[in-house]
Amino acid sequence: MLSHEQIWAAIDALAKRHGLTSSGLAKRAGLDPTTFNPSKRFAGDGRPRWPSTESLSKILEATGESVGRFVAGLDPEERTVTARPEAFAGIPVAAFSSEADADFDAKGAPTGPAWEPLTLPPRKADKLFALSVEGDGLLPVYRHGDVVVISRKTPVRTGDRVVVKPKNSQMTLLCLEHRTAKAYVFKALSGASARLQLGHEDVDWMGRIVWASQ
Amino acid sequence: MLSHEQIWAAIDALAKRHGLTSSGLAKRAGLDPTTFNPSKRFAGDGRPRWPSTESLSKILEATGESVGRFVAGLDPEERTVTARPEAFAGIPVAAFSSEADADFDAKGAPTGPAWEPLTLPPRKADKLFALSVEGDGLLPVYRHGDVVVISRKTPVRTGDRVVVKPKNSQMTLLCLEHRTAKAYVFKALSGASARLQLGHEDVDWMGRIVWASQ
DNA sequence: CCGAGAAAAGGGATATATTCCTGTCAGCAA
DNA sequence: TTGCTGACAGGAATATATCCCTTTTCTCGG
Repeated sequence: MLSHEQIWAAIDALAKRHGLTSSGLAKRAGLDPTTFNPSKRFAGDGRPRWPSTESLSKILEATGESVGRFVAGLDPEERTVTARPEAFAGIPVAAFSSEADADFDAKGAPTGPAWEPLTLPPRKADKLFALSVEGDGLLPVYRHGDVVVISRKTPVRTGDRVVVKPKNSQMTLLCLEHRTAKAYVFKALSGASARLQLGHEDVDWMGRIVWASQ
Repeated sequence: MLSHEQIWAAIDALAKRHGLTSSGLAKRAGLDPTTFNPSKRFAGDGRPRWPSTESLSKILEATGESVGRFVAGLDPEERTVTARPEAFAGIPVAAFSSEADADFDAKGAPTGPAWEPLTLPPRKADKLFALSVEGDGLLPVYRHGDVVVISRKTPVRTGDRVVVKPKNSQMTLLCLEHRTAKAYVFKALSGASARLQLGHEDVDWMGRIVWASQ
């Protein structure tokens, strides 16, 4: 289901995520700045007007966003999750829709035409290590006993959970909020509002948390 | 990113899932049967033609499909898993606590007595599958794009994060707060205070989230 | 083989999203 | 103030997706 209201809200949300207005978004995509004007969302007689698929394609291209991310903003209630039953070795996978639950047979095994094999990208040799969390200091994200797997080769991007080793103190688990030319800004996993700022030269090393047992 | 080829493939796939041809799909949606004709997918001069979002809305409405299901097959590249959990067996693991710091050598490799090989519980006979989280409804625990691996054989205990399939609604990701003789009590991953209570007989099945990409 | 029905090609007409234009208004800086 | 910029409204022109119609092709029963 895709409503007129939803699609315009998704466009606004996309623009906002990239610090743009709807007209700025249109311009960046090579469209006329008035394409997404509020005044163009309903015809004179009140009938809804729909953006073209080609325009959608262009704004996704211009912002580098995926379709999945775009539609994720459509219906927060729907909370779409895509199910991909995979075994650890690379297995059948299927998408899951909100109205037709992914098919499982009587034994609970994935079944039906929706499933297809999942292919995982080849994994380069990486120096992985793991830390087991002790105590409840990282709730609600990590519980006592959780194991987090850390890669020091994977590039760290904004929003990633990381292990940071500052030069003068011990390892901590944080979330990278953003980075500036000279410093990193971290926030606590707990969601507390406090921020930690560290200059690039004050960070001994940093690794990205790629998996976590639950 | 949304390509011309992808969107037409998604329409064909949608029709096929419902046992229809592209013209049958158009008719069912109240559109002209020729709307999705292969001959209408490119203009006479070879330029691509895009279906309108209004038509997309109508075929989703007619088939009862969600946007998420529709776009699920579009972009397999989108959700890339960085590692396979099975690859984690044997990597060095150390306790992460406030008191002790684990040692690394000059090259950044784990060293010292604090580390030992990670052992994973055997899962040979287990039915594992995964869900790819879309949207920000599960923050701060899971981000958009995170992949959670679910086991339906691992015993579920209080405090575990689980996938619940109620008899009359769709799968949801929750945290099991506690269980009584007749019911389960869940709380949302988001940390909201609301609780969801489900009788044992109202739960179709439940699986435990054992790993999650981050 | 023949006919019925559906799918699909092809072309003209229509509907509508976008573009292009002008103008208003708000915010901001000199 | 003045000038500049961007957001936005509104209208006309253009571009294009859909609709409507006809014809052809294909499949399936008889």
